[in-house]
Amino acid sequence: MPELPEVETIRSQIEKHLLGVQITEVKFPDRSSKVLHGNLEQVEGQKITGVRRFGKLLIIDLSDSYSLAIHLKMTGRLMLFQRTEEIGAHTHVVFTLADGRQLTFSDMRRFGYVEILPTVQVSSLRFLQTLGKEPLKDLTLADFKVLLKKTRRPIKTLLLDQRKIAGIGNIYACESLWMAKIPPQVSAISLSPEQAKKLFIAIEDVLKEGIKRGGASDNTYRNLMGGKGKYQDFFKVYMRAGKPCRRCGTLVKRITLGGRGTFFCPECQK
DNA sequence: CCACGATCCTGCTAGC
DNA sequence: TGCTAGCAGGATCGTG
Repeated sequence: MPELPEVETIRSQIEKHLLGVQITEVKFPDRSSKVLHGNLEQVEGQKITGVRRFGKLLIIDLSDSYSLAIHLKMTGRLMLFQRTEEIGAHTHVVFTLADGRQLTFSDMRRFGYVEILPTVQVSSLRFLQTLGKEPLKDLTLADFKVLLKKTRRPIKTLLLDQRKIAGIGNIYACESLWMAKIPPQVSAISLSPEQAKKLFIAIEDVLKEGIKRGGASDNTYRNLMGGKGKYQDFFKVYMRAGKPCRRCGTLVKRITLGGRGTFFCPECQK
């Protein structure tokens, strides 16, 4: 599932490979798809002038004061092909570029979306209106401590709440809690100042490492060039239920927390 | 404010 | 072997 490091990987690849490129044609095989929002035909003739990321949301800015807002959710993929590709079963949008390359958006589960809107309206998107501050950007340790103090919810549930903190998903929540040796189910308010600091640093370290490895491709994630990330090779607990903890050897447990699969070491994290 | 459940969707898997 | 029911999950929305 694409989280901050995965979306950032795609963002930087778009910046490297697609700035200044003109979109000559757009096709959407399934016009009625709920994946599409706005009149996407408007992209035709426009150039890609910039690419931004807010949490897990990608914004591609275009030359005619329009922008594309793209959320990959669970199984969304944004991929660039060197030449015309056969349209896959789950491809919802195909952008043909002036140099013959193709940029495609596909999403098996159709949870993701592609929306076109005037650039000035980007900041009014509901997702951005309610999005919390972002680690590695504007979220400070002091901010983080304030968030923890305000709720009795399980710490892991708080980490996943995009309205509180931007960009963390299931993988990086589980991994950072393991790194900081904090049980996922303890209430946020119960963390000591030392634990808060450890967790804040762990979140930053885990996200940085994820970006460095090009994200995690435990199952469906692919980067802009169709390649896999490498961070799954470094998972300490995520998707490792029944396997030994890499720190103490105790078997990793899987529980459900807030309806989400949650992995942790019952020995290290208590 | 928060918890919980439903919603969207389809590939995969466990179970028969 | 082959079928099917149930599960997973990011974000939103409704209900309590």
